[in-house]
Amino acid sequence: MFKLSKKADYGLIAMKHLANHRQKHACSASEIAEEYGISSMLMAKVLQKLARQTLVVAKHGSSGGYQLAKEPAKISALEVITAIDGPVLITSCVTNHGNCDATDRCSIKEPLQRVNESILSVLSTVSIAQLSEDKQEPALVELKGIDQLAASR
Amino acid sequence: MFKLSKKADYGLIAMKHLANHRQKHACSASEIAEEYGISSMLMAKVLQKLARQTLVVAKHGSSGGYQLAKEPAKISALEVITAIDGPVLITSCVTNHGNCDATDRCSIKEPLQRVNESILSVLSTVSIAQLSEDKQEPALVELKGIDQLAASR
DNA sequence: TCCATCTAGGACTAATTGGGTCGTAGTCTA
DNA sequence: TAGACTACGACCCAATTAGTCCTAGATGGA
Repeated sequence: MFKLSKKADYGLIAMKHLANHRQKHACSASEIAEEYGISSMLMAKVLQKLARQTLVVAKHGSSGGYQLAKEPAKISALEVITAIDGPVLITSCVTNHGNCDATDRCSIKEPLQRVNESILSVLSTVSIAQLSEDKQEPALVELKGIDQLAASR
Repeated sequence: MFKLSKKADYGLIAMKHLANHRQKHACSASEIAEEYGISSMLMAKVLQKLARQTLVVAKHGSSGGYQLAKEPAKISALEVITAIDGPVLITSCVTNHGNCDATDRCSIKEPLQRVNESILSVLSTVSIAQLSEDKQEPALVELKGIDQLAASR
């Protein structure tokens, strides 16, 4: 379809949780998992992936856990998603080995990539800090239709 | 992950094809399938779904086929995608029965829905006619980051 | 120093989804 | 009336994803 994987979901939840508990020294995977009713095993896995991409810092040992590596405002949702699910690609063509087998025929790919870029822009403008805010702007982005683009030229 | 299903891809391809052949009376499923190297069975399925959502009109009988039901400029990519894959929902929460089991706890859902809406906007601004154009605008949409939004207020 | 507690990470299994096929019935036109 | 096409549902197979388990390694505190 067209949705986030659950793991990416969990990743965003975890990042938001960490953002809200920055004063604490570290949050363990099981602590976060318990709070949201997720298997701690799975949450640990997600956090490991985030740690490997240096979005969070792992602290070993007893009373260890995870902390944000950067300020919440400097981490975009896109970073979190790509860290867990890999690069975001709308077109299934490009997923595998650079191009689908019908590159020359599949004429739709090129315009779709521009759509893809637009979505990437949306995701990269959303930061973890914004997810943590309670009240937010009703509109995250302002969209200009083609008509308006044409009219403004 | 985060990509279009192949069927949705095929649907867009078919719509674009139909848009480019409006002068012809009708294009059969197998004709389109052959041109892009897709199974005709599958393409027929996709077109049937599009027909059920009245995006295309099916013409029975010999020398039958499909035609666009509206002008290409009046059909958005979003319509095509939802016709085939169902509603576009980023959050896996809402997919099933209105809400995930941890509605109260999963605090991330609400901000994600606004992201979802942004993506819907992007998709709905892209029309089939635009997919058919050979040369296109480099930017489909103009994006405003939060900073700029804040600054302009 | 030793133990409890945590992360690290790979291997593995279960479950879900999606891609694709087939067969049959219905519908139209030449 | 025959041929060609759509309509639709049932079905199967492959691939991806979700989730579990187990062992090893690191750290801080008693």
